[in-house]
Amino acid sequence: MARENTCQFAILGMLCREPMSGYGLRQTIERTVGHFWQESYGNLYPTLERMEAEGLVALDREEHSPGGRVRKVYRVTADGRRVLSEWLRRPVVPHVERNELLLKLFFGGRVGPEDSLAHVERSRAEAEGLLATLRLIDEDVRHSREGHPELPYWHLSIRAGLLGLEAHLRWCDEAQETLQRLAHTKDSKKKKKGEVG
Amino acid sequence: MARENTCQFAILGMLCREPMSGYGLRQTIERTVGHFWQESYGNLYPTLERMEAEGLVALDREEHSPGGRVRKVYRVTADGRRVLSEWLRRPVVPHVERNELLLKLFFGGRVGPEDSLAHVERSRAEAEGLLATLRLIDEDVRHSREGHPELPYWHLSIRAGLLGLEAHLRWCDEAQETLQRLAHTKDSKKKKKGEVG
DNA sequence: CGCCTATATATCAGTCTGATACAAATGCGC
DNA sequence: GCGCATTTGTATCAGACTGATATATAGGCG
Repeated sequence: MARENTCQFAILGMLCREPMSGYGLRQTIERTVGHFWQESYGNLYPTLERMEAEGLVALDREEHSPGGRVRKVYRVTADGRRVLSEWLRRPVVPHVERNELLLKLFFGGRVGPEDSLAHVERSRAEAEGLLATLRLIDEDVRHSREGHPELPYWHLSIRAGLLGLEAHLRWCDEAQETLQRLAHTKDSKKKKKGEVG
Repeated sequence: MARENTCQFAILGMLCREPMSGYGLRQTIERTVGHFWQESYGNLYPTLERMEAEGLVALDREEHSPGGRVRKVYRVTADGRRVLSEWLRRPVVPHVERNELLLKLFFGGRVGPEDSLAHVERSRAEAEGLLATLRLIDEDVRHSREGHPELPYWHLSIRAGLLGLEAHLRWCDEAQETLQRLAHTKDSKKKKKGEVG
């Protein structure tokens, strides 16, 4: 077997909160765990179909509008809850995540420090944006869900995001310094060459 | 178009250092950028075949041993170098990386703090192992490749790994504390219930 | 001589993304 | 009340990528 379909567990977890459509699942996942987990429709719809066939979820209700449009709302079954609990207890299989930024920097010597510097600067801007968003979410969840028994669990993922982004920004500082020094050295060489030649 | 084949750029970058076989590419990628980039054979071999057809790489030499065994050594072409440079200058497309640990913690309320605590402890042990390895690699590269013009670029990715892992360990501290408090609260409740009921 | 490990190529089922297509409901300005 | 943009909603596809598996030789060691 290759890796297991993880989408199904995200679905089960979200359906345990309340019944939803495929579209609603995508929305909820984006809004709650979007900073570390996302699902595409091309993954959700086929997975929901398979899960229904396997009895992990069931059609809660199917709404037909006059025009013939369908809206399928799913709920989790007892089997689904069991499968979710089993997965939640199973150890996480570690795997190396691909980092395109670092790969481009690793080969950075082939194009010069200015290009690498631009990559780092864009990454820094992106991280700063995410950090601001996450801080807002943090505040929001803290107040709107005050006293909710699952709040400490939700807060863990936000803290992971905050600490990770802060570390990334510190790395950006270092990297920018290194690359600026490289760019400067290169310029000096050019100048010297020009003066002597 | 879906996402572009990134494997080809890793291949091009590595072949710029020296001609290699598919097997050698896998080895080199693992040893040099393995902490943030990996390639599987199922990805490498078909990609190499396509790249040869497109003229990005060429067969440097093909070694036939008496038994009929083949060893295909590829080198990068001028076209390949151009394609690599273009990619290196193109901005990185940001994307959310899936984090299975955080997803399990997010739904942690469904199974109790002990299970979540076990996940964090395993993750911490893994991170400590990686950190130790990365520190060794750091030392090794620093000495064995002293003065190499591309050393600063290589060092950037190692620093990213070190800072990221250190941040992760700090998060583990926080998370363990939170979860231990939750487990303790639950125990107190149980005790009280037992005493009263 | 057998056994293990490293070298080496190749294929496949299944996961997942990003794009695209289609269509109805809803809100909004004018 | 009309046109238009956005939101809600389901569905499919090519292509990327993983992890497993199959196959086979070379070299080292006891």
